[in-house]
Amino acid sequence: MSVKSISKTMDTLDYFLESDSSKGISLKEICDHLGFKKSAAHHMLATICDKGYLYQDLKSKKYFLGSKLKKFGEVIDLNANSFINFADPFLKKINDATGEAVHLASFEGTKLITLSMLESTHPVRVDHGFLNKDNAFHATASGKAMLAYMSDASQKKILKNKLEKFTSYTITNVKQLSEELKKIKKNGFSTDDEEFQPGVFCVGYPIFDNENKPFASISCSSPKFKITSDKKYLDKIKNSVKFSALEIGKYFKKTRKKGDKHAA
Amino acid sequence: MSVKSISKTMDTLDYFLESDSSKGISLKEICDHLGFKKSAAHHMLATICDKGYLYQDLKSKKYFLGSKLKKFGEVIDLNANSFINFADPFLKKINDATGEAVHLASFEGTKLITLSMLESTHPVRVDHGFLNKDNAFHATASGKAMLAYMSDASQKKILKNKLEKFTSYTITNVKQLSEELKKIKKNGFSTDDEEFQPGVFCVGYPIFDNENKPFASISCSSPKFKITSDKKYLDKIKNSVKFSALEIGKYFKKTRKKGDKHAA
DNA sequence: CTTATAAGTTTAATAATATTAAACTATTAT
DNA sequence: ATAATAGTTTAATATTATTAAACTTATAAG
Repeated sequence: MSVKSISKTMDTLDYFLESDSSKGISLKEICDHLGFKKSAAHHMLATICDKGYLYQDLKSKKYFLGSKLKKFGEVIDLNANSFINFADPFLKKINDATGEAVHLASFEGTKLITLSMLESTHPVRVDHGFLNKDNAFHATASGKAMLAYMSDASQKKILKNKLEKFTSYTITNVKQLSEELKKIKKNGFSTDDEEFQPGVFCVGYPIFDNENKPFASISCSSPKFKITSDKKYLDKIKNSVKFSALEIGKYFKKTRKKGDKHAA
Repeated sequence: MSVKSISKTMDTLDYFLESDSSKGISLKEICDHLGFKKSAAHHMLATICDKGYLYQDLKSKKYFLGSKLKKFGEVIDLNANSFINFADPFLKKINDATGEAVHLASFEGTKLITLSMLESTHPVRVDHGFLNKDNAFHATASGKAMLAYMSDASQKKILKNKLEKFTSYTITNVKQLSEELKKIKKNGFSTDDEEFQPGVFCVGYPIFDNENKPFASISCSSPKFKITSDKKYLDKIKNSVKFSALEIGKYFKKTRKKGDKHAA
């Protein structure tokens, strides 16, 4: 079950992220965009402001992001930024070698998230932006690379809902996916053959933490036609991604002691 | 009116900020600290997780801050960080000269907030930490310095609630406060003579933006006995704070065009 | 290995709350 | 000066969150 007023609150905060909120957002704009009644929205916003997560300008009446939210960024930086900073040069290496889009992914609960990304430098580009969603593990190279090496219990939790069909190639059958995951463990890498976006082929490698659990993954996305028209292109990408994945994995050997908890 | 489930949600997120949440926080701990029933808290947390603001570790079941919250920090940085960065060396100047605690304050709606602070370097220290609260304008040097130069309409909104009595010296009478604000405008600076914390005397100067509106203020806090025992000590502090306030005010002349909106 | 204890999850009835529409106020534009 | 728009407040009602209890899972003790 889900608490509706909390859900609406967070949709509202999300709207401040997505749109340019630097000049403030009016009550009316929030209502128009999110389909709220102005009276209910007003009660909601008053509560959010009371807690310091937003504030309302005294003169214009427009709403702004409260500086309290900045503090979260500072705390989360302490936990995860060092990993991302460590990984970034290795993502750049793949991007330099292939020119294709590169993603560093991880997961939070059952959600697949993008930690960092580099866009393709080619004129024909491919991109899925920053992800933060449930139900994408089964359809992405990043997701499958991690999923394959997880415990059965974790796999089950992530796959408990119906597998969403993003394209005609998306694997939506649990049994079939299970076979695919076995293949991934055998090969050491995953692929996404137009399973998330039409025309996009991705290669993913897992990154293991100090406990040998899949903590993150990197993927490289390229237009499908390049893979089919040039047999050596796939190998080039695979080698590049594999190298960086192994190098990034050394982060845990270097900086973390066994038993340390790390948060994405 | 205030929406209770939103309020509880934000108290929960606040708890993740205040405590060390890097190793996760359990449902029980949240309930114990905030007085929630576990079932209600579970519904609430499920909703927050669904929106990506927190996530629950699949194995330990503990809750962690979601990386989405980091994005807010990035957006807010764009808006306000340059001002704080500009101001910081001038705060340091006061701190070097006096050794006392220095605060850079601003406001968001009717809330007095601390943007930046430096602690006292003396063995006998005085500190009020980071503020983010309603109903402190009338009792602090920072607050009064800004309040004095605001429009009547803004003053009225900020002072609409009963003035909280923090110490026996706190001005809780609107008429008396009004006289005090007139004095501040005449003198150009504000004082807080044990009105917020017993034994603490503060001096505050306003910082004006490109529209000559009070946008921020700096204050310097020292133990009261130093002020009373050494007549020249107050002048020393006043001069130091005044100089920095004027210098920080130049930020708006340099980097902002008239009419530009700035957010704290 | 079995039992006990504690933590987390789910459920369905009820108590409490958020929502609604309408009235009201303030602000801006004509 | 008037109209129009945006924001705020109110009080009745319909919806929702809360509760306690049952259930599940995980951990600890015997």
